[in-house]
Amino acid sequence: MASTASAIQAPKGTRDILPAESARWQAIERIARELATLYHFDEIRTPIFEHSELFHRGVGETTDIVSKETYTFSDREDRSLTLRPEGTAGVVRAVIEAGLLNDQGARVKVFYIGPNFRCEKPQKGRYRQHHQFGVETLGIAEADADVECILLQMEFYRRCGVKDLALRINSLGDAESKQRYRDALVKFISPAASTLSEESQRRLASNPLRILDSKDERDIKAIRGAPPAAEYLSEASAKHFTRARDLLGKANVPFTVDGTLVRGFDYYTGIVWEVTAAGLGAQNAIGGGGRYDNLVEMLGGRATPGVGFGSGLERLLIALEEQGVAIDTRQRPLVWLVSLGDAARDANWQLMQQLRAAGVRCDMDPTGRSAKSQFKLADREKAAWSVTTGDSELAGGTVSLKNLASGEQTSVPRDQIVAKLQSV
RNA sequence: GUGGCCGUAGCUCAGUUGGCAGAGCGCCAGGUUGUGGUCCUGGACGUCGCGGGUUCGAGUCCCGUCGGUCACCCCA
Repeated sequence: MASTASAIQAPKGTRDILPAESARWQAIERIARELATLYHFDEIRTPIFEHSELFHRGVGETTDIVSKETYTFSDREDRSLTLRPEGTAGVVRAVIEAGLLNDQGARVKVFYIGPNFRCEKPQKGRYRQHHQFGVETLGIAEADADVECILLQMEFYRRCGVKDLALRINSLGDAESKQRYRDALVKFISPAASTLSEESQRRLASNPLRILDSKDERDIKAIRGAPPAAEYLSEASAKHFTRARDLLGKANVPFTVDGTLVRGFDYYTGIVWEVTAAGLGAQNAIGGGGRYDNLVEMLGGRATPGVGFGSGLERLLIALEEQGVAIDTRQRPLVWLVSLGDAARDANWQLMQQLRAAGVRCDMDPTGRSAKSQFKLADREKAAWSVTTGDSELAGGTVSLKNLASGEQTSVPRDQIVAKLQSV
């Protein structure tokens, strides 16, 4: 630690995934990939930065995420670029650009796992770089696609072992329904505008629907008795919502309809949903999604409906941790080679190559420490087996194989040890 | 962006009205010329987050700053 230069720290709100935790990440990412593939979604990987315009047009100028939380910078050619704050806009941009929606009736089902960036003040479950697993279905307008996404999402949580989940859904309807409801809401709230919180007074003009899910007492009071969104749904939107609830019921997925659920991004049009989990503190949304039937067109593609969700992986891991859920991070057993003397060390160096070539996970300490120290290391590294070589083994053409859990040690001919360890 | 709490060894933390920098765990070595997870003995490891101020003297008091944490806000 004695260094003259001051140590550089990770940027605020970012975290290193250290060796002790990476197995947990790999485990949930593996579950996500297997499950998405099972539901016939293919992986897509898009850049972590995009032209800033993409998020302004796609996610929306009035959303906090775009208006005050992006990491935006100019490159050497003076183009404005932004680290992606969410996954959907980039995926839709990529799908349009690759022409995957150009055929009539084309559909695309993709999933992604990767980092997003938002310059917020960090707190529990909220980081400046966070990771999401998400899926998008493009080209299917039916509620079946919405419900497929929700089922996949809930099954993901089930397989990871999260408990105490709550699914809430709502529908603000298509663009026309949303506009009608927006007008009605403004009309209802306006007489009491001066009693709203400062933030909501601003939102009354820019994004009045957001006032619905404000936690501010003044806002809650002002919207009491406000007309429900359901009354302003077009016939098509109402039908869509009904079918979605019906399908969820038949799939035995518990949910509640929450008329105050309004999700942040401008591109949402019909159904939106959110899943919360116990153990997360104030940031208790573990994932959310919704339908965005205008986004593809807004981004320059042929008008195509879309639906998807994003799920925060840090929050998932926090919930699992807080709930005391064990994640299966088992690896193949580790073999530790113990060398007593230089000749033995050289022999073990060769043996280690043979074992690795044969698929046996193994390691050794090359620093010439005492047998005791080498066994302590094996113990600390959670090795299952030790293979000891010393003068007597070299003379006899054997190694000493020890089961470190039971302490039992046997002599094995040197030319049989690789095959023997392959079979344990 | 606003506010509360917190930064001392690798980790968890003590440190009294300002007066020699501490404990437990972990780590290294020995006890056992070749055997771990128990035990015993010894040892190493600190810019007290950083910068400034007050003072004879600051881990301790004051100011600033960086970071962590929690909440608001927002969201995964």
